[in-house]
Amino acid sequence: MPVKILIFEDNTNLREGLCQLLMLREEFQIVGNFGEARQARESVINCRPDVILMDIDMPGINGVEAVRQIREYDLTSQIIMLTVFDDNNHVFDALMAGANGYLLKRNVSDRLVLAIQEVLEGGAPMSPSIARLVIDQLHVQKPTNQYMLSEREKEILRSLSKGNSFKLIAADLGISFETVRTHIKRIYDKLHVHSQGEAISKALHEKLV
Amino acid sequence: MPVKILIFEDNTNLREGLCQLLMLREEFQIVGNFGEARQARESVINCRPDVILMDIDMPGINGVEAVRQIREYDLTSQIIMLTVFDDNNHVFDALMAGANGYLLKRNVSDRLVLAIQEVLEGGAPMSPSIARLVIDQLHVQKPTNQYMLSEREKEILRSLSKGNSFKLIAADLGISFETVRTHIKRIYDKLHVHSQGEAISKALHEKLV
DNA sequence: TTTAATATCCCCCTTTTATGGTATTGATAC
DNA sequence: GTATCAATACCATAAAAGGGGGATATTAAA
Repeated sequence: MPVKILIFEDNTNLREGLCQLLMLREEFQIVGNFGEARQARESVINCRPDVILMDIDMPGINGVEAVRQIREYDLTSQIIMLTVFDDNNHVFDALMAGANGYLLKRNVSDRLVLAIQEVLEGGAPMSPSIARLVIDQLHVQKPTNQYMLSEREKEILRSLSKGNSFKLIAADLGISFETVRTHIKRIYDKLHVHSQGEAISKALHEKLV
Repeated sequence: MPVKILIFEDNTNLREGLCQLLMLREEFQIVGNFGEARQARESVINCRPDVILMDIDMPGINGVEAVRQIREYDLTSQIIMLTVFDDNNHVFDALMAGANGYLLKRNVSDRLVLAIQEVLEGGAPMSPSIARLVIDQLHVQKPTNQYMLSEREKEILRSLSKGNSFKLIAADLGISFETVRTHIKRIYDKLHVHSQGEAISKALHEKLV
């Protein structure tokens, strides 16, 4: 059974080039190619593609929005973005919208076929610079204990952040209610907050726990 | 100038195999290879490697911890994890600790040299299944609104989740304190919770706001 | 037109938190 | 040996939040 491929790319030359390139391989079947994404919805319903190649910069509906629409009802097709952009926003918007891969056009000629195979095998083909963007995103998190919370305090803040009441925390940890309050007071001091809500918000957003 | 490579891998056969494999290329120079990571700190200081290959599962200090230690003072070397684990925790722990790539051992034979070149060019080489894990992490399920919160309720939950008090929320939205309370009561009903802490926890964890 | 949902406001009362203290113990540091 | 810190515990008071009720106006749907 051939791999059904659907293409959205507004540059006619490139689009036809892609078709030509992929048709060289008999395991691929181009089930549709479009110069804009207005029909993304219907096309996907009709064609039931295995793989979708999606340009980002298209007139009318852009590629990211198209992915968003497609993902509203189709979570199984594999979507690879094909674009010239490698700036943060486009990449993350597209991936968060539900794309499975992200190839820069300068890498298309030598990597597209591999990328299609890879995405079908459960991978996430990306141009190297894109992969680096994504990984660097993970690096920014530094669980620095900048507030100097003790282990016990972190334990209590963790429990608090789950939504537990003072009473429950005390029972969980086998200490008295008053001790929990003492710890909470110190935690608030150290975090420079004055309420449970602020503390939980800070704890979860800054990944303190 | 050759690429200086430092290897941490407790399996002696594999370690020597890696050395042999890499020494076949004259652009690579193995500046050190160790069976455990206790000397990670000093080795990196002494050898100033361009690329570090780091096993995760080692006796004594494990690879993730070693990366953490290395990254405390060396942010320029490129670190590629080499492991048999492809479960979530190991991957994210390692990448958040500061690794730049993550290769499964079953991919080493055919991808290691490429991976080293790629990481030196600013990429982030990953086994396909690892890339997929990372990308899947970004796939934010659209705010399902399974709890049927109204727009106003979401607005109030959003404000509450920032740590704002009822009083502040009321002032912000230009409505009365009592109205805020009414909304909050309905929100708690819909979320099946009974306190601010639970509500904030649920809102932030399930990305309701 | 009636119904349902939403947003707004108020009351009473209870429970939970917040803030300010004080105090004891064990471990660590100087 | 004494200062410091972390963890434990208690008291009193005030503020905030939770739970029950009831009420009105607007809008959209049935």
